[in-house]
Amino acid sequence: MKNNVKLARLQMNLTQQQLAEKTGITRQTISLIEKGKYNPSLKLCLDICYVVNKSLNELFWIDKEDY
Amino acid sequence: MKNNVKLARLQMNLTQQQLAEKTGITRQTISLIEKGKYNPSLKLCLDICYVVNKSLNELFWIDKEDY
DNA sequence: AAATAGTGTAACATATATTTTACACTATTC
DNA sequence: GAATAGTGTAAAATATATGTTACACTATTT
Repeated sequence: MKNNVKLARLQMNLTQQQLAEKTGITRQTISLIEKGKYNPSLKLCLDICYVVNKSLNELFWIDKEDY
Repeated sequence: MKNNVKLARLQMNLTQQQLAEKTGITRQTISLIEKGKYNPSLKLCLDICYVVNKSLNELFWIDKEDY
């Protein structure tokens, strides 16, 4: 479950801890999402999108071929 | 959890049952997603996107204000 | 009026996401 | 070299998504 969360977070100059607080998600969960080890819920995806000012496509889209 | 799955499905002339078969998701789950009663996983969202040829943004984006 | 297609939904079981708590590891700083 | 910040991750508990089975309802068709 590859994504661009880490890149977007760094662009916002946020630590995992800070992103966790702003999203209401656990730091551990964010770490796992960034490492691609999770299949997050749409709600979590949107929560992250809002904080880092990116769209679902920008953060979570995966081309069919790479899926 | 509002979305545009039903619209996209009808545009493809698919019944819930047919979409279920093509995505490998249960018809019941698709029904609940369409009714906005679920918080689907990213994987399910992508599975649906691929079948109806729409992006995550097109099917599942929700503006922060409407969230 | 029975039969069928399409959909909504409820109950229960199961899988899995998410949290909680905790520890390890690598820099960096004092 | 202790202290701290940032991150990865493991185990257990909990919440919730998803599947399974089943039934109800409407509309359409025969």
